[in-house]
Amino acid sequence: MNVQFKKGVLELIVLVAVNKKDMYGYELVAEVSRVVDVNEGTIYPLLKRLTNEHYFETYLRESTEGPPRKYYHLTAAGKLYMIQLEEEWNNLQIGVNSFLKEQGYE
Amino acid sequence: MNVQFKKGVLELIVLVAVNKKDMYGYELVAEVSRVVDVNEGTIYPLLKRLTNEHYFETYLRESTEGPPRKYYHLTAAGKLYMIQLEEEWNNLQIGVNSFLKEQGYE
DNA sequence: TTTAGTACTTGACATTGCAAGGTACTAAAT
DNA sequence: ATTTAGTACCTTGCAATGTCAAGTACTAAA
Repeated sequence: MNVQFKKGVLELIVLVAVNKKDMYGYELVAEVSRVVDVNEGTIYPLLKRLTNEHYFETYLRESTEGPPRKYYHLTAAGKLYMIQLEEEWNNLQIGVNSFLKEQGYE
Repeated sequence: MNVQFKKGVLELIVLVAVNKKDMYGYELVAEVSRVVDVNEGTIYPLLKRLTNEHYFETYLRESTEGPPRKYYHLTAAGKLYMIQLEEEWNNLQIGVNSFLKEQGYE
């Protein structure tokens, strides 16, 4: 998939996933990969950025299968931002699709 | 609009616009702005890049209203690329929208 | 002759995805 | 006991690309 397409929806997907339930980074890589191909080097910095912007709060939980997991929890501000991104995503689709139709693409 | 969303569809929109009819840069800025807010500093380098990749061919035409205009014409390779991007855009929408629905966003 | 609109170009900067490498923990295989 | 594999996190350096700002130059109207 085109790199650029991916960029636009990455934040939205991560926010929506964490909104459903608290998740840790490694788990998110797998979850997000179901929609867009993505790797750790992308997800961890993104999580850090969204945390710095107070859209996530984090806490540690030990695991029996490896090192402790850092869980991400969506804050109230994060929820607002998520809703805003959803709206923008919908508007983008409407805008682009009507432009494509208008230009008579086959 | 989220900066990132814009990036993903910019190429597609430009290709589709030029596919309909040959256009010059300044004209494209206005045309593309109908869908996503964009400025000259974005469009001209993008046109140059797509031309370097042989998706566009260019020619000059004088204008009575200012300096000569550089027109962009979609090549066969450009048309193939455009069709490919359209497909990826459609797949992205399907993937993201089904993920959102699955996560039960309101 | 100055201003505004048209038209193109480019350099410096910021953002951000990714590859690659590193650390460290657990459990199973050798 | 040691190695290997899977889990889990983080960071550095690089590349791609959108934006801001500034510059050039042409035409036409004030």
